[in-house]
Amino acid sequence: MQDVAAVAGVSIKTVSNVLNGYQYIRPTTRQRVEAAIDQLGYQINLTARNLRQGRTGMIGLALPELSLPYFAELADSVIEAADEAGLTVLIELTGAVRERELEVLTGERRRLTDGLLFSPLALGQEDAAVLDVGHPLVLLGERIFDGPADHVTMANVDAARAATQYLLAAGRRRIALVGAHPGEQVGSAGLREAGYRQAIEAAGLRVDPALVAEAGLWHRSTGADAMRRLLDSGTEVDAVFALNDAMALGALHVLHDRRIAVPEQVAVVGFDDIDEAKYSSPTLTTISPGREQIARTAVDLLRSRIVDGAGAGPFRQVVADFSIVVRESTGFPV
Amino acid sequence: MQDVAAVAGVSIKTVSNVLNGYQYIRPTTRQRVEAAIDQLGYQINLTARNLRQGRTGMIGLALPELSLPYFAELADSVIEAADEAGLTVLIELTGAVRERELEVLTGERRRLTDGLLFSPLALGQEDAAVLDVGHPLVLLGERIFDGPADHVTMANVDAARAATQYLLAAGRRRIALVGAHPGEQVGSAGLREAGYRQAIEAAGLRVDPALVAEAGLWHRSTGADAMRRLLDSGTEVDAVFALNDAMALGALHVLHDRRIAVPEQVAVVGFDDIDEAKYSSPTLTTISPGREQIARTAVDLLRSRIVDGAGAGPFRQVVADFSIVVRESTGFPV
DNA sequence: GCCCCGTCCTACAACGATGTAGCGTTGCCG
DNA sequence: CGGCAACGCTACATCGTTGTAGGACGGGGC
Repeated sequence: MQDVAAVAGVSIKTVSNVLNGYQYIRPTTRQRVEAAIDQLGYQINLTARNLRQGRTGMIGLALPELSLPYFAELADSVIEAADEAGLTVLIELTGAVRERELEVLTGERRRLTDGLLFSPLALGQEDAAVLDVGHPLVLLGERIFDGPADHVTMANVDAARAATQYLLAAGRRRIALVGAHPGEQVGSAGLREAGYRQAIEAAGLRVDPALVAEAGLWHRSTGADAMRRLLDSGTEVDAVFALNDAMALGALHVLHDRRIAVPEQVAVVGFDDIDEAKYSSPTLTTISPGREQIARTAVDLLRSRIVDGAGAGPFRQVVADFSIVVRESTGFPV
Repeated sequence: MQDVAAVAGVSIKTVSNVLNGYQYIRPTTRQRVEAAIDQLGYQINLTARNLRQGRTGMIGLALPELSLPYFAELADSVIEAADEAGLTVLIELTGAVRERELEVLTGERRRLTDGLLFSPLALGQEDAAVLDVGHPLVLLGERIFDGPADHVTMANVDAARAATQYLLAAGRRRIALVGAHPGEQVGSAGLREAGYRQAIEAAGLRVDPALVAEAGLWHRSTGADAMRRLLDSGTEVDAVFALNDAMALGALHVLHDRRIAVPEQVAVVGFDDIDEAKYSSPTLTTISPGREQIARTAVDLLRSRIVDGAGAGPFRQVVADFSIVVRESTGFPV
C-alpha cells in the first residue's frame, strides 16, 4: 500500500479509502490510485485488514464427514450461499465423534472465524447447554432443539406426514417404513417416523408393527436388508417410505431383484433428494428438504448474529420448506 | 496477552515466549504464566499472529464440487492430512467452470492461504502455463502434466493395465471397456484406456473395437447404458472393466437385470474404490487409487513449498500407489 | 579480579491495514 | 465579506502478535 501511495502521489490512507469505496475522493485521484494499483499488481492483505477490523470474513462449518452425500451436498450449498454473502467457509470435520464435536465449539479455530454453523450428530438434547458459547452460532439438524442458539431444521414431521399422505391418497394402504430407530424421540428417525404415524392414524388406520422395519445405519445396504426382511416376512406391502434416499435405493434394488413392479405393485418414496435419486432406475420419488434454503437461511442467521452480536435478541428457529419430488418410483401426481 | 502479562507479573513478550515454547524460561515463571492464561481463559489471536508471521497456516483446496463422491472423499482425506500437519483447509469450488478455475489460481483468497491444492477439470494441457503463479501450488489429477508445479497423480495407466491383466490371468478374453472417451490422450479416460490396451496387446491379443463402449459422463446411468449397448450388440463378453465405480455399479445393475451371473459369466472391475463399492450386491472389485496417500503426499509437497519458497528446486511429480481390491464381482484372487 | 558466556527476561519496532481527528480548500449563504 | 458546511485529503494511533537487540545476573575459567 505504501508503494501504491508513493506511485499515485497520495497518502496510504487515501489508497485505503479508494479500496473501500470511500465517498469523498476526487475522480482524478481515484483514477491515479487505481492506475498505480494496476501498475504494481497490488492486492490487499486480508490478514492485516482482518486484524484491524476484528473480523475475518470466515465462518466455520462443522460436519461429520463429507463422504456422506447429504453432508457433501449441504457443504456445497453452504459454500455457495456464503460466497454470495461475501463470506469464506472453513470446513471442520468431527467424524460424528462426541469429543470432537465438543472441541469444535470452543477450539482454536473459533478465533479465526466470525461464527460457526454446526451440524452435530453425536451430541444430543442433553448437551443443549454446551451450545451456550460466546460467539455467533447457528445449529443445523435434528439432534438438539430449543438450545441456546439459532436453529435451522427441516420439517421432518410435516414432510414425512406429507409423504405418507401422498401414498395414502394414491390408494396405498400397506405402507412400510424403512429405517426406524425404535425409542428415538428427537433425531431424524424419530421425527420422520412420527410424521408417518400421524398420517396413518389421521386416515383412520392403525400402524401395523410388521410394516415398520428398523435400520441403524442409513445405508443402501441396510435399506436393502430391511426390504428383504419385509418381503420374507410375508407381510403384504404396497408402498415403502424409506427415511432416506440411500435406503430407498437399496429397497428399489431388492424389489427389482424380486421382480416386483415399481410403482405398480409397490411404490417407493425416499427422503433427502440426493443427486442420485435422479439417476436410479426407476428414478426415485423423494422429499426435497430444501437444502439450498437451509443453507441460505443458516448463513443469513449467522451473518445477522455476527453483525448484531451473539447475544442480540431471542434465539430463532427456522423450519425450511420441503416439497415432494415425484419421479418414476411412484409415478402418480401429488 | 496484556492482561495475562499483568496477572502473571511479566512482560507481554514472556507470555508470547511461553506460548511458543521458548527454551529459556524459569519453570516457576512458566507456571505463573500458564496459571494466568487458565484463569483468564485467554486464547491467542491467530489473525495477529498470522499478520506478524506472514503465514496463515491455511491452504486452499480447489475442487469442482463436493456432490461428486470422489471429490468429497478426497476432500475428507485432504482435511485429515492437513490437520495432522497443523494446517487448516479452505475449500473453494470451481464447478468445473473454466473461468472459475482460472480465478482460483490468482484470486483474492490466495492472499489468505499459504498455498493451493488444485484439482482442475476444465483446464487442460494447453493451459499449463497459467499454473506458473507466484505462490506454492500442487496440482492434482490428470488434466495437466509437466506443468510448472508439483503434481500428484494416480497411476492411471499402470493401474488399468494391472486390472486388465488380472482379468486376463483369470482366463477372461472378451474384456469390455466401459467409459471410453475416443481421442482423449491425457485425462483419466485416455490414460486408463491406454493401460487396458497395453495389457491386451501384451497378452498377444487384439483390442476388439466392439468391446470398447463410450460414456461421456461417468455416472451410474451412463455405465448402465453402455452395458446395455454391449449386450444388445451381441458381442461376446466375459468381463467388464469400467473406468470408474459409478459406471461399474450401473453395469452390475444391468447384468443383474439380464440374469447374467457375476462373476461366473461376466466379471466386473471398477476404478476409484468409492465407499459404495463395499455395499453393492455383489460387492465390487475395484482399483483403489490410494486416495489417502494422494492427500498426504499433496499436503506434504505443498508444505515443503511453503517452507522452502515456491520456486525452490525442480517440480516434482508423484504417482500414488494403487492396489486391486478383490470383492465378489470377480471373486478370484489376484 | 576480570571477562565471558549462558540464562532469563524486557523494551521496542514492526507486520499491513483502518478509525479518528483534524487541516486546508472551496462554495454558498446571509 | 465573514462564517459555516461540505469536500478531499493526511497524520497518527492502533489492532495483537513476534523478531531483534540488549540488559541484568550468576558462575566458571584464567
